[in-house]
Amino acid sequence: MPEKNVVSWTVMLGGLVQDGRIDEARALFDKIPVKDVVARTSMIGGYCQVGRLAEARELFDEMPRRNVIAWTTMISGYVQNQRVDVARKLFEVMPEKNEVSWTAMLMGYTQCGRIEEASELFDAMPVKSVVSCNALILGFGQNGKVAKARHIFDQTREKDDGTWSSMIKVYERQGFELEALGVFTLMQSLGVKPNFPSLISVLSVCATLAILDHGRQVHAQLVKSRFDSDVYVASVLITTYMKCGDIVKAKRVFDRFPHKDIVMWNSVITGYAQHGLAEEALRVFNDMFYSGIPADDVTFIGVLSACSYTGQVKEGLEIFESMTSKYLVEPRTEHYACMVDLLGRAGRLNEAMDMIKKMPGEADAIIWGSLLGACRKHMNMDMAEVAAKKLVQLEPKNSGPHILLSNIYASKGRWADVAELRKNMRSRNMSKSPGCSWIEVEKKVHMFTGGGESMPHPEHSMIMRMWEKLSGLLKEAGYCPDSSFALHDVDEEEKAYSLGYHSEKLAVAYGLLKVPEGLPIRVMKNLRVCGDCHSAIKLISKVTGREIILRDANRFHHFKDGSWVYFRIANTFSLHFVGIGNSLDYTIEKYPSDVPEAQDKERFNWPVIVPFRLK
DNA sequence: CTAGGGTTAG
Repeated sequence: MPEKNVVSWTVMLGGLVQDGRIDEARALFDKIPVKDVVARTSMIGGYCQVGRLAEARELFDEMPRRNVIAWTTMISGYVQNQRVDVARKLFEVMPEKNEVSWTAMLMGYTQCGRIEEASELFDAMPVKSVVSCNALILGFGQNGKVAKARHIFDQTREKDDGTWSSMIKVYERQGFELEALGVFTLMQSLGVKPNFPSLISVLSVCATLAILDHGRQVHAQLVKSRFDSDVYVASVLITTYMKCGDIVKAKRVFDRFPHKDIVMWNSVITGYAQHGLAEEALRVFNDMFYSGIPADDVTFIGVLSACSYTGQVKEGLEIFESMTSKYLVEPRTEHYACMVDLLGRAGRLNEAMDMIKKMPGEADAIIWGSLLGACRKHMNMDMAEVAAKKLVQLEPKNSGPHILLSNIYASKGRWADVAELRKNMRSRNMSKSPGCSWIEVEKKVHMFTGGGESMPHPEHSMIMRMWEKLSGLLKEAGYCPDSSFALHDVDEEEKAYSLGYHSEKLAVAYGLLKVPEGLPIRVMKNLRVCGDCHSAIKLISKVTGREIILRDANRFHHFKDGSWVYFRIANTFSLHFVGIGNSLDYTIEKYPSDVPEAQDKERFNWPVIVPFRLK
């Protein structure tokens, strides 16, 4: 039997490291008679992976000889454990750097949100590899700088599949679904085969757009090609089905998957939460506990928001408390946001305010926005004023809070304040994105805007007759339009039209005309549904006996039960899955080719709202 | 045989 050489030792070492059996790896490492650079580097990498940086560094310092890879491994180890500044110190003193070292350092900055430094580092790179470009694209994207990411993408001459999937992902993550599909299409028209990450992103787009049928087809193809046994794919599939309203299928994908990871559990819990199914969410949360997978911060966002939606204050408070005591998860801003929402919705406004005061760190716009919503619901003008002022400060470009604050002042007769605020708004040239709703009928997407006079739907008069009929029925059922504007975020444009013409009502009326009896009417809205429409639609589902599912910018509203959809529309996207052999055709009407930076943060901000147009 | 890109989130 020939004596083992250092290479075969190292192969075994690598196996142990990959499985995370770090102490066994070290025992083996100590047995190697002559350790070379590779063996030592492998051991260092192993320690870094499990966060044992001190031991890694000790080995690194003891090395008789170090090559670039050893240096880069150590730097990357610091980066992966959020020790960017330590990494930078090493980076500065390393004798020789290659593209990988630069990229590792670059990612260190992007991952902790220090995008400016990442950008500087990128500019300083002598050779900009494709991977470094890809990393920067993702970095800009993660930090909300979509236009900058696109710029790097355009500048990258030799794009590889990672470049494409990075750009697609950025668009997808930042709410530019159509742009994501556009890049995906462009990629394939240039003959680039979609890789795994890009397929995942596109599937996510299907989820966000709630293109149920298309999502299903992608799923079918994934099953056929046995991609569906992948954990990553499984999570996205669950999310897709959830967002498309097919809760049963989502659960089935979950149940059939043998080795569930944390993200899969979270996907199901979050999905139930988005549907307001707190009981189911809590049951899965419980199952998760007994399965031995420890809950993480994302889990709690799901569980807490589920409690909030159903008003389960007691359960919510208990779970929030258990986060630190039982699960050892430190609550973050997001969790405080859930709690403020939970307490606020239940009318416990003072406790919500206390929560804001006692949280570590500053409350963000989401928190103040949810407190403001609660104040509107429970008619607390004084606290509403405090929240609205904070919001105006935090989001000077958003007109919503300005309008609300102005309404609050008006209701108190403080006209000087109103005038001041209006002047302020005019000088900043603020505009609000108009509301619009979609409904899919016979594979076409029909879009409605609030005051669609300029380009009416071809069946406009029929829709109007339907609406009048509905109005009559509603009146008989005791419905009275809610026109208390004082605490409502009323869009200037929409205010000009009567409440009867809110886009979601038109879409629902159209659905009643077109969707066959027995099938749910699925409507999608780009903004949040207003209180009046909410109660009107609830009543409509009652008097007509139809199931209506409204998905707004925030969540699903099941009237009876179910879920759903929209779509937007003038290019035809052909999603052809090369190698999988399937082609999906989307018809999408009008979307802008360029994305201005200012819109980066708005999730459902459709740059141009086009009234329905017949092709 | 060692270093750089994939899943969930109010």
